[in-house]
Amino acid sequence: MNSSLANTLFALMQNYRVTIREAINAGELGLNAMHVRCLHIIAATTHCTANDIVNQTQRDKAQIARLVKELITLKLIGKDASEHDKRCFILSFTAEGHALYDKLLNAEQHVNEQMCKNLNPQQINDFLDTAQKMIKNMQ
Amino acid sequence: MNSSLANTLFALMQNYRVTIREAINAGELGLNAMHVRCLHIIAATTHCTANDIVNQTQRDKAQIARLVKELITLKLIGKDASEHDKRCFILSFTAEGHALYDKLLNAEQHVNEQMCKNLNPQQINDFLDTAQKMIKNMQ
DNA sequence: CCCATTGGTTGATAAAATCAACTATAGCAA
DNA sequence: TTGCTATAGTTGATTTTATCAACCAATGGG
Repeated sequence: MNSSLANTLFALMQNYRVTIREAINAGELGLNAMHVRCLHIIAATTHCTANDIVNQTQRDKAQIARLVKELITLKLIGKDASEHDKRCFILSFTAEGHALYDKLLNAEQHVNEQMCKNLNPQQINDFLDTAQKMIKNMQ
Repeated sequence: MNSSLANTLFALMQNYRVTIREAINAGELGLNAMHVRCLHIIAATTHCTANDIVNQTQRDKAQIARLVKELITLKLIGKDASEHDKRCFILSFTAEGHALYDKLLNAEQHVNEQMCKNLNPQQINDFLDTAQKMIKNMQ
């Protein structure tokens, strides 16, 4: 069936979204999947700026600006003017942000384990590898 | 990195969404990804009802009702009262619907080919297989 | 110094998803 | 039969997400 790839992608994404939302939203504040992505990027990027998030997520910068604003309102992150470039603000975790991020990693790992149970590392790697190739193919 | 699975899923989905939208929206009417899913389900399901679409997509029935309404407005499908159950309407393609669906399959195949170029059938099967297992794991 | 570019913010709007209430039919059971 | 509950579908209201366009301030090259 021609559409099984599309269907599978949709179903997987839909399930993942719901599961991660339950795992995270459950206890914590009103964070959605995009907030979570932002937090990951901030955690992984040294001197992270809003623009870094835009580039890594490929989303509209307006959307990112608003997500960042929300994260600041939630006191999970803060922004400080960059010394080198006054247009930039460097985003970083607050203490609360760090604490929440740890919980987040935990919840995520839980979901990952659930999602990958009965799959071996080889299968997971192959999966990621193929997905990456598909992504490249579409760019 | 813990989040690479999540990131990959997001990126893949995002790319797919954009690519398929371009491939389809380009020439045709204003169909989005969910319209397309509906058409697929209608095509694949004998005596398809709105409820079949709800079950297969796991979306809110209100959303499906509106998508179906739009497809009817576009004269791509029609609905006829079921003889067995007066609550149900059976959805089916109009002539135009059939014609468009053929074009759609074509466009999709194009996207699929693009997405799967430099992947062999084995890899694609493995990918689908793993994705299906992940979906099951999350239900 | 000028100007095109870049990082970021905001308002407006579109598109997608969700919730709740409601109608009409179905089907079971007392 | 009547009464009750469940199912299929529709609609209105609202929320969430995403996108577009205009804008400001700072940058950096010519």
